[in-house]
This record gives sequence, C-alpha cells and structure tokens, in this order.
Amino acid sequence: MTPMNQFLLVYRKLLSFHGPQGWWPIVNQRSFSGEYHVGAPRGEADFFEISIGAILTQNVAWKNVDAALCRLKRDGLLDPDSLLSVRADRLARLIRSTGYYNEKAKKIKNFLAWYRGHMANYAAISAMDTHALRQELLSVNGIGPETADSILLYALNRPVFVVDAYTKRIFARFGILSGGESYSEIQELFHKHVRPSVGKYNEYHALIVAHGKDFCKKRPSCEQCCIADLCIKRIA
DNA sequence: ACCCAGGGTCATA
DNA sequence: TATGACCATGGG
Repeated sequence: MTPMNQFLLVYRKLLSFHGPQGWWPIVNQRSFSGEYHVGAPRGEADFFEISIGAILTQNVAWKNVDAALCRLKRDGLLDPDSLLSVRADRLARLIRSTGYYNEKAKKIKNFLAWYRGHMANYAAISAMDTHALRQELLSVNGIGPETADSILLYALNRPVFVVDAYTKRIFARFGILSGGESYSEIQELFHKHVRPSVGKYNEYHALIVAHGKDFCKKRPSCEQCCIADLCIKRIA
C-alpha cells in the first residue's frame, strides 16, 4: 500500500479543519464525489473585478481590499472604461485602504492598458492558451507570478496552482520543501502531485492562506494545529 | 511601540 | 541570481 500523497493528505486535513474558505466565485456546495463546485467566473465583469482584486490584495489583508472595491463600485468605476478614464490620483485616493496606493493605481492602469491594447480583449483572452496568457500577464508591470496565477485560476478558471509565502513556509516545516525552492519549482510540485482541478486548486490555496494566518506564521504556534503531527520543525 | 497582511519592482553586487 | 530598499494603510 503506497503512502498517501502528502499534498493530498495536507489538503484533506486543512479542509476538514478550517472548512471551505469561500474565496472568489465559489458556490460551496458539496457534490457526491466530495469535490466542491466552484462557481466559474462568468464573463467580463467577473474577470475584471477579480483581476483588480488580485492586484489590490498584494501584501495586504483582504478586508482592506474589500473596502476599496466597495468604494470603486459605489462610484460606478469598477469597469474597464471607467478605470481607464479616471484620474490616477482619484483612483489612488479610492484605494487608499489597500496600502501602496500610488503604486497600485499605476498597476491597475498598466493592467487596463494591456487589457484594452494589442487585441487583448475579453474574447481574445478567453480563447488564449493558458501558458501564453500567463506570459502576457507577467509582461504587465505590477503583475508578478502570484498575481498572474491568481488571475488565471480565480478570474479565468484555469487549473493553475497559486504559490505564496505561506505555501513555502508550511511545506518547509514538515520537510517536503527545503525552503530554498523557487516559485516555479514549488508550483511544479503541486501540479505534479495534485491532479489539475480548478476547484481543488482554488480551495487549496485559500486553505493554505487561512492556515498560515492562524498557525504557521513567522512566529509559529503549532498547538491545536491540524497538521502539527506532520511538522518537523515544530516550535513552541 | 512593534509585527504582519491573499507581492512586485528596481538597483546593486 | 540573489539580496535589500522601497512602496504604505489598517488591525493586532
């Protein structure tokens, strides 16, 4: 009997301990197979709102992003044409709560320029190959690997695993990773060991973030942690 | 008064 | 390629 895939084992433990996280469009219904149905983003509006959210949430708590998105909606600005025409300083003021607001206002403008430029409209994007699309996103100044993959997974329903600092920290703590691996090396491991599934990748990343905030912080507190038995470097 | 949050870019060696 | 400075608010 082969030992259970560690990546799947951790997924199951995190899911049963924390429960479904309800990140971007999720229905949260259990199917008979035990999978979660993820509400696929439908159309340009979902794609756009999730992409802007992915940019705004860089290195900041989601709560602050939600407030900013609400302000943009309130002023009727959360669509491509409005955000293209709004002045950068007004945009920055509206997204103040997300921190780095001047940088992020530029990033949003850069994303929009790409979106409206060189044939990259929604129909073209939807038809694009995932790898080519990822390269396109990475070419936008302000969109790095994690944001690009978040957009691919959560806004465009592509089976791409999103790696973040928690992922590295948690998996290094029980010896699957050394801690020195690159983003793409870690991503390849997940792609290899977790069968491609938009729903599972969606939930897994959200669970890792939830777990990281509660337990596997920089100053860890492994008591009551559902994967404490897997931790090699257990502190306190 | 710290520390951290659903990162990324740029300059430097 | 690998660090370090920088961006900056809000909550604990």
